[in-house]
Amino acid sequence: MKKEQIFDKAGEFLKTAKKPFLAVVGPTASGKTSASIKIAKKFNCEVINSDSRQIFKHVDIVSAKITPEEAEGVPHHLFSFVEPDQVFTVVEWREMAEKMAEDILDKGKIPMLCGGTGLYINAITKNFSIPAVAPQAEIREELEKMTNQELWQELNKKDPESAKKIHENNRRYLVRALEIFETSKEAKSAQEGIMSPKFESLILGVSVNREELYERINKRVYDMLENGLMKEVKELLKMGYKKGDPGMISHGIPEALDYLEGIISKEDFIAKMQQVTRNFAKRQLTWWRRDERVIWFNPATFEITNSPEI
RNA sequence: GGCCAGGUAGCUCAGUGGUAGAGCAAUGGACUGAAAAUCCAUGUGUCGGCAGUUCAAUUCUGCCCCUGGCCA
Repeated sequence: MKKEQIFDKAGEFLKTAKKPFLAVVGPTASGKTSASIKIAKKFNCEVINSDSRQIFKHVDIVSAKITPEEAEGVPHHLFSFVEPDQVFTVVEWREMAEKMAEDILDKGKIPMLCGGTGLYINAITKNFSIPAVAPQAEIREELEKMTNQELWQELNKKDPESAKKIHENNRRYLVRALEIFETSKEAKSAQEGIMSPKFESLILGVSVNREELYERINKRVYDMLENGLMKEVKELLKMGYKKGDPGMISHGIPEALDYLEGIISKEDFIAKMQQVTRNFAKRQLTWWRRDERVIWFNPATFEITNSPEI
């Protein structure tokens, strides 16, 4: 008997879902993009970017953005619209993505999220209620002066429930929780929750073989170099963007900058870029593995695999 | 060939007369306005080989092998 295919599953879902959208998830370099195009063409979808790096202008090669040829005419949205030195957050992304999804549905087409940022996808599919406190540079700057221990103790005084969940060394999480409390005078934990989703989503996960994935990542770095990665990084510098800017932390850029400054050799730069990308792919696998909503499929055969790894 | 410095976890290296550790990697995990971010957990490996000294050697001694440097 022929194994069930992801297309059957998606078709069935789309027949009954109210305000449906599809999401294609999986680790970087897993073949998400090409799989998404095949599915998009089959179900008349338009793609909404859910990758936190591909939103940036001028960061094309390093962030592995889809090219017009690869898109094969499928419309793509929310790419390349943020300046690389601008801070852009989940909340803003979700607002735009929801609006875009509505527009696509209005046209009688199906919205499809594609991109590797798990937080973004969960924010929309689970419809998180996110504490309404925007990031505040001044507060963060003040908090940054404190030691890990001081931060944790401060949080434990004000929002013990959050403190319990955040490790003392995780300064970033501690700072955010404190920022929320300072601004809203209410605990972070008290303001979080899940609302009823605005859309019905079907999450499709690209299954991978770990060894092959790592090889693909290693190879993709060389491809990027051939396609002008260094030129792109130099252009970004010429435009005035700096190390540490939000758009400048895409894997490969910090390493390329170190190489350009002579801090590391070219070999080390390449090896390091491959490594951070592999580390990231592993974190992505961890993120999605536990999510029971995901329907995993083999991107070569489109058969359902029931597992993130083949 | 001679002299010197080394050979310890996948890699780079620390260390001790009572059979070993750190960083990185790797693996697992967390994740609600920075998320390609941030953070947590997990370290048995003939301590190059053989022999000797010793109650005890990875640690001391001798020989051998290998690597690097200098001298011929």
